[in-house]
Amino acid sequence: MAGMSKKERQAALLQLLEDKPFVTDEDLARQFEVSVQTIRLDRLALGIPEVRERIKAIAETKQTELRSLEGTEVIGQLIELSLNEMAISIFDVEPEHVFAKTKIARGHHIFAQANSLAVAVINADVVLTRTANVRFIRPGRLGERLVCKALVTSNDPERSHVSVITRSGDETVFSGEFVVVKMGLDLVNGGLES
Amino acid sequence: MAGMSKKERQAALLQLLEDKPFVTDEDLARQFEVSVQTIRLDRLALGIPEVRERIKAIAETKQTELRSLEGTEVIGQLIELSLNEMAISIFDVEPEHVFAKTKIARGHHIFAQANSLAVAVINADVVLTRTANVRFIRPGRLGERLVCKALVTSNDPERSHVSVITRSGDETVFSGEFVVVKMGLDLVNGGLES
DNA sequence: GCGTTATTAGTACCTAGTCTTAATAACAGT
DNA sequence: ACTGTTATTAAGACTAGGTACTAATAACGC
Repeated sequence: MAGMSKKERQAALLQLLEDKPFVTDEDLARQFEVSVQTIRLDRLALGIPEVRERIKAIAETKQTELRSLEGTEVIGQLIELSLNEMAISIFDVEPEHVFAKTKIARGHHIFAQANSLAVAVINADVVLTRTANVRFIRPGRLGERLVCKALVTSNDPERSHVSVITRSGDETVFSGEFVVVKMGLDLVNGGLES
Repeated sequence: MAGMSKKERQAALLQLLEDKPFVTDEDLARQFEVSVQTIRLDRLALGIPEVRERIKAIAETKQTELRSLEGTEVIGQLIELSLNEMAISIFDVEPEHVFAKTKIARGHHIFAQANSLAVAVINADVVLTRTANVRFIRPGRLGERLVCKALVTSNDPERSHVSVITRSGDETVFSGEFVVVKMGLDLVNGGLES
């Protein structure tokens, strides 16, 4: 690690901390074979906070991510909703959604956007997916903004049919037909498991 | 917050730190109207580490979660794999997978287990889901261990059909038919977007 | 050789603790 | 009322991993 210019070192520092944010200045100083103070000047110049702040930031995003990716009712951002009629959501394909090799979005994320929208568009206490008939028409790619539209095609008191299409620009990425069922909260915990 | 016995305070402390792990001893002392030292004795007695350790622990689990939930090829744990023939994975339904109201697993998690297994069982560089025909037979519930079996029913050089069934104990939770396509890495970035 | 930039060193201070010892305070038992 | 036990508070010395600032060198360009 010796024999690096300031620029090289700072570039390497940025990259290293990107995926190893837990190392202290002392560790870094040893790795780059410079003094602790030099590392601190580098961090100052690059606007990189101290270890404990870096760790805290990660822990904080985890908290919000758990509530926004797993915890919310809709995967993606809900843009329009007219209950029992139609709904639109957008979903930005980010690095964590794609295969590393191909930068193609894993199918279940695209399904998740469509499925959660099909469930959200129906107005009832508890809505569950019964069947889904889906087609991945062309891959979703890293960086794309996927726009998902759900249209309710039939709606009786027990079940609804929802037609979903996901597009990137004017190209269709995904289409699906969902059948969802509605239940009262009372029914949910009764009957099926004895 | 005043007028609490030691036991009450310690119980409240455990609960409070459960969902607010970021508060310092000083904050806690103010909230419970006791001295900082008392809080420290409490933490010592309860085996609760200091703030910075708590934060670090959260940040660390986030790192591994990103790699195990989003980053791996299979959602759930792969327990058997015979390429182009069959595969089995298990998936434990945990609090983050269910609707808060009903404790029923969100459909897309069950789909994700099945979809990723259908893709993993096929032996090719790049495998993408083309169509899926799925049925959510009964809800998956918090705490259940879902066992997913994928069977390859046909397998030509371009596409494969995979039949997937997910069970909890001896009850069928989900079934699906997946058509997946195989591609060379060269084909992936050519043709479709121009 | 001189000026500029880069690096190193040292000091005082901060937060959020640790660990230890010691002094009170509160309560019960007899 | 006195004693013993438990609970609480306080004080002191030390730690990690820093910030902010000042000052002294070292290295490089020309």
